[in-house]
Amino acid sequence: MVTIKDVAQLAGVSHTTVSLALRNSPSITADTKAKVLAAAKKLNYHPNHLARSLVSGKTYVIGVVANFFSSTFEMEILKGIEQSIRSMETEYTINLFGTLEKNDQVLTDICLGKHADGVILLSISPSKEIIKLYSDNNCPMIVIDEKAEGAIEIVMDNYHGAYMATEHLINSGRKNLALVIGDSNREELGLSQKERKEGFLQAIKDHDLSFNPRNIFYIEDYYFEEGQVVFKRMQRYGSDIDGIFCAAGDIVAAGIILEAKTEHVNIPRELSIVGYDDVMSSSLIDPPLTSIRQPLFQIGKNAYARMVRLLEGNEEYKPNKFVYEPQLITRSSV
Amino acid sequence: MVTIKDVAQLAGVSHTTVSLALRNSPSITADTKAKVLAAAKKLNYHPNHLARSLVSGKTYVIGVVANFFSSTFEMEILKGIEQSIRSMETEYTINLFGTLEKNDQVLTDICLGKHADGVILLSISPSKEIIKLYSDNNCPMIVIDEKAEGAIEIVMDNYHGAYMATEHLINSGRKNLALVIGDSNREELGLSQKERKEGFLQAIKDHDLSFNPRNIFYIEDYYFEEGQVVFKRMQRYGSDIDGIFCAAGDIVAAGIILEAKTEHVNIPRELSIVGYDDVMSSSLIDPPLTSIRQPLFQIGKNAYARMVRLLEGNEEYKPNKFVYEPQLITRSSV
DNA sequence: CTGAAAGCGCTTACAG
DNA sequence: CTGAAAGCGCTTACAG
Repeated sequence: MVTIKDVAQLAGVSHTTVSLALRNSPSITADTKAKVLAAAKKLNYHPNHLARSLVSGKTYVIGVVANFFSSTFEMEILKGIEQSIRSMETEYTINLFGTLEKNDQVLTDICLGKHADGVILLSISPSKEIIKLYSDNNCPMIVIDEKAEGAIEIVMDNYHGAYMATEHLINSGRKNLALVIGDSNREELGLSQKERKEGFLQAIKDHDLSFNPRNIFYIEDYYFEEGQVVFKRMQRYGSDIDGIFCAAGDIVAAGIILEAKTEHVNIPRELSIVGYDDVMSSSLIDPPLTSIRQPLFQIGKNAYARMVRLLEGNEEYKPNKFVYEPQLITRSSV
Repeated sequence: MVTIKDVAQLAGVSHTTVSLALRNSPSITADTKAKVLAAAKKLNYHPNHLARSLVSGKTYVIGVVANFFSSTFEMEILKGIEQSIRSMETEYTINLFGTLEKNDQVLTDICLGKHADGVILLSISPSKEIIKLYSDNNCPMIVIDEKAEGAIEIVMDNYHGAYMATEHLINSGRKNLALVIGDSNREELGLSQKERKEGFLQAIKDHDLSFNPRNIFYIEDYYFEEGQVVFKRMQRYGSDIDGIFCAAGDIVAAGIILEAKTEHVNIPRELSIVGYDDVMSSSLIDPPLTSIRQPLFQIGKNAYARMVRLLEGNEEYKPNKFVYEPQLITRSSV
């Protein structure tokens, strides 16, 4: 392993000078710099970032933390983040942390263990203590899709999205709606699922329709296959469903559609469905799925760019909240 | 920031003892250990991983490096990796490195700069020098979907997959085939695209068909929209195409199909198409897309598990090559 | 303009 | 069984 000392020796200067020269300090002669650079190149020297980080206190890594990264939601945001990285040419690196439900524990370790300079949370709600911890340690925290008072919150208006979706179903003449919703394995619904449920119920109420609570169906992991299972459950236990709002997203909705087709239920004649997320597949499904578009890519992109500004000191870190508006994309499934 | 010294002070021992106690050294009394642990907990002590890594020489991070992470290919593998992480409960962390074409530079820095203990490359072909560098530094390297003599290579038999796809088109009566292939922005085709091209051409040859080189269409970024563009180009410049092998993958194939539908070209009556990858959307497209399935998820999962074994010393690192076989999934697009 | 010294927070022989 | 010392590779005041 070639260190700064080896470079110093070859260049005939002290290791202090090497360090200064490499960081392009103004107090070093152009001459000496050249010598040092030549020596570094010759030895193929690369600074040990662990040592550098230890003393500087900056790791140059941005932590992206989520319960898991397997769903389209996280992947879309990740793509946005990547796009940002490409266009910014920064020296930050992205570190993925899956919390496996142990949110606070993982978050504490990231901050106190110096794993990252800042974090972007995806659909994770940090506790008050964690938010304080990050704030005390000057570690910026951007929270996407969850509430986090005291941090930077980036949320989508899920209530409104769900309201639009439901109203669209109602306006097309549907009267017996069903709700498909996720997070059945959590203690309580995540923020976005909760808001979608509220928006759904409110729209029904506002239109003077009745709603049978039996028509709520839960899924856990947002898998395609869960949609297929849900459709079967609907046929068995649901009551006269003629419209579905799949708050659990388009992938699950796709599963429902496929199973409906298998069972020869015509969409949208006998059954209408609206999804959520408007992922790429949504327009390819047959019939093309009406959905609520969320600017996930854009959100990821902006979150990363903002984090970099925060870390570079180009923006002051102060808690605030930004709400993105969703958009109804009508296709043929209603 | 609370350090080992603070814990030592509170526990009334030396910081050496704290370090030993925390790492559960057998030479420390249960009594002292308890005292130390209590103090650490009280102070909410978390070891600084930078310091720890600096002296131990282990970073506990696994680098995943790719040109970019935006395509389904990388995402599928990433999902597999994540699945592995969940089931293994290790303390390794995943660091994403996008090389933006500067492969060797990034790879050198990861190794020499101590950014990771081992790397998994996705569709990146490291130079001989890089392979030697990693080997000299005892930094395991697993290369997926590219050749890398001297490292661990995990590849899919793309030649065979392409051959099967093409033969399937031919057997269904298609005579004027087109090839859609990626990487037009690279100096030369990536390994998998190259092999697919060869398999395609060989199948045509073996079946005594002629092939018009005008019927090769290039794309760059594996985007859906490129598929739409390609179809337009085909209509303008292609000659009598009745079958397409889309070596560029299912997402691009989906774009082609959508555009064909827009232009009222019936699939598969007037035009057949076979994709590659068999991503989830493939079965949802209308018509469902015949494709070549690659076990990407499994590959990612195994690669990670193997990397951990390598790093834990449970498997000896020696260059070898593993080939996964693809599988033809027939649906209705042919 | 350059170098000797101290220090970042930890681990690991080595004494005792 | 525990502690003083040296050291990991770097940066950053501080002298000169």
